[in-house]
Amino acid sequence: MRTGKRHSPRGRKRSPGEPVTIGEVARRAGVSIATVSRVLNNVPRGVGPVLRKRVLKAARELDYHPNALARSLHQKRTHTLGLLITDIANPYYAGITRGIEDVSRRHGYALFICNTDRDPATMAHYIEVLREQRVDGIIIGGGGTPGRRHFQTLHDRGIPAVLIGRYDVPLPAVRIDNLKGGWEAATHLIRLGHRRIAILSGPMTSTSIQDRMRGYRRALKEHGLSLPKDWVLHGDLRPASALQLAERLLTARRRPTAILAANDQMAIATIRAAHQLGLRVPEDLSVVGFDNIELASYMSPALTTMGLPLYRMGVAAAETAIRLLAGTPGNEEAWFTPELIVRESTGPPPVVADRTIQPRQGPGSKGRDA
Amino acid sequence: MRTGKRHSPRGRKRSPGEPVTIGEVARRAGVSIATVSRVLNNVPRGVGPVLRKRVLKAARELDYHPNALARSLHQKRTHTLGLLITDIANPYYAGITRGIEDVSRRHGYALFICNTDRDPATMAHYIEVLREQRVDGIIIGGGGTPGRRHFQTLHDRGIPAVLIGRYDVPLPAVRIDNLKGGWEAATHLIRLGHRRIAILSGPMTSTSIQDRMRGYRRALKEHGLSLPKDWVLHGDLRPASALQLAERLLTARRRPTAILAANDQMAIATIRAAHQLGLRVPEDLSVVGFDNIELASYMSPALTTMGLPLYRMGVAAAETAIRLLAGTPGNEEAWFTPELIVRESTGPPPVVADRTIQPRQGPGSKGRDA
DNA sequence: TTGAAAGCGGTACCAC
DNA sequence: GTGGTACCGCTTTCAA
Repeated sequence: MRTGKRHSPRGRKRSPGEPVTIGEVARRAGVSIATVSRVLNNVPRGVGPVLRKRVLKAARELDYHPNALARSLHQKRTHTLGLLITDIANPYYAGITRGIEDVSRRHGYALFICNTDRDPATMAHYIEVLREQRVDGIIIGGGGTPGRRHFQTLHDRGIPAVLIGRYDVPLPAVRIDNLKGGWEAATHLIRLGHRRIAILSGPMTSTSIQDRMRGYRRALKEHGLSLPKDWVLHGDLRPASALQLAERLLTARRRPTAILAANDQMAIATIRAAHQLGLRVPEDLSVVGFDNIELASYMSPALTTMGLPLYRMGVAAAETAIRLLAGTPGNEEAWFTPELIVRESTGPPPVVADRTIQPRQGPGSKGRDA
Repeated sequence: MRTGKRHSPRGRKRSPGEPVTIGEVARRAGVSIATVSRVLNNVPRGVGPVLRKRVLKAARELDYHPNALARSLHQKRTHTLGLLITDIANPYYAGITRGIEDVSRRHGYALFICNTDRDPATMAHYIEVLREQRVDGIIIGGGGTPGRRHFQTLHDRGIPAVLIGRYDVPLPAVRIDNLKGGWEAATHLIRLGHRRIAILSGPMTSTSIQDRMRGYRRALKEHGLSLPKDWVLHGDLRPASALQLAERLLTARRRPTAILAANDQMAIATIRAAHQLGLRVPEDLSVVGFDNIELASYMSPALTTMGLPLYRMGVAAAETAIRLLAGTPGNEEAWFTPELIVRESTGPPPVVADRTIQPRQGPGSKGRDA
């Protein structure tokens, strides 16, 4: 069987829009394609200095950018990592992403960030896309479960993937001791003297939220405090939902003196709700958040919160992923423990019994009798 | 010249880690590769119903995911957009990114987000990466100029690229009337009666910041207000820098009664600085921000700011990019005008003359004599 | 309707 | 040290 004569396969003319190919560089430098490849990839013991220089010159002149697709196709590696985040507006991911990014770059990986907006369908979509793009590894930054099947496949197929926070799928994970975090947050309030503590929680589909809840509950129970059903409300971790929920909590007949929020964004909105109702924080109401996002310390009052080393968590996730890729065995589970950061949004409960607050009142009625 | 006999080129056995290829699907379905391709791509007038079914079944059973690299290599299109953002922690980009993402997905494009952290070198790096990955288009979300050369190349090479906000490179752009925005922000303060207005600005390398500055200055000038040199300070748009700068402003001998911040994050930090010094906002100090980030309305006091339709800006950017790709001629310049959103951080200036504030004092000395 | 095979732009093995 | 070329996985003519 004969291959038909090829008509100048590599070096044919380029219509202006088309990217330059290695063949054109070769032709311009008057060397073979193989030589160009060797020069550009710095193959050890490669090419003589004369040709090398010619190649470099030609590449520069043509502004040659190698086609990563072609290279990856052959090498079966893309030097690319995919990162799935649930909500790009949540500063939680900003810190994590920075950590991942720094490590990735240092190891020569590009990072493909995908924002799923907490929509399982979108998440499923992006997992497919990432697989088809043949990213070398996938980091799953958070919640949203698109039919566990998608994760299962990653696992079965041996596609390196690491989770952050969640651990509801059998994949390597960066773990957060949310149980302890929740416990500490609640205990902090209890120690301050609070006995009427409500919870502004998040979606219970998230293992992180589940654990925080369990931590809260455990602490409450340890001190014999009850938790009425209507003092547990679930938002979506974004501030808008918390504003409404907090208002409901604060205008109820029996009003809590403290609120545990599932994250900082919700805590901030809770404080806003309190202010709108004429309640002062922390004098009338204590609030503690979770995550310690950047803006937490710039609020007034500055937010008391359970701090998470977001950047370092990102670093750990990326390192785990890269270790997985390299096949280097190592600890597949990094643990991080939230740390209580006491600022200004918590204090002792008000001494005087409360009075019911009317929704949306001005600062005139502070809800205190004295 | 003879090509050596190929040894079962397509359907050879797969080591478990390797992704399934089209050849394996073909073999399992007992059809040719071409047929599989046709079925999977829904080629009109393609394949008979019997084979079609067989192919689909085989693909499903093998959990086949086509190799996007191979496809793109052939098609010379990746159906992928690249997005460069300057600071993933800046909520400004959250809104924009959502808009871009929604439009992209709707048009079948995957989005490759890259965070440059305002580092020109990183930006340059990512532009290269994006080019090598052969993304179909690039959206440049903000500042940072890695030697204009990189942009120039995009332009010269005809690589579809669109800018958001900035316009210092000859590329299609989503434009923001920052000049007018700055003017309105300043005018708002002037109308309230302020005559001592300071500016907490950002990096002057950004055209957006430049224009906002010009707008401020113009308004001040129109009302015959002077702007002492030491009342113009430059931060990096992140809150940490603003905290320091604001403190310097507020502890100077002659203290402004209002501050124009270059963005909301800096405005928030400015308010924090004021509170730390025992100044009340807006009674002692008015602050106006820029961007209207999500949390702006949850602050206490809620932030008065120049609102930008971030989501719609993202939509416009993505649509422009996609239009460019399709070759559909259309308006290459969408304009957006910031809109004054008056909330609680601005009010009339204090009536009584100020007294110098000592740095870091408690709330005891309010800086008012009466 | 179906299959064979020529590339897409690289890499890396094999000769010389 | 240098060049020739098979091959990566897919799409898309071209023939049958």
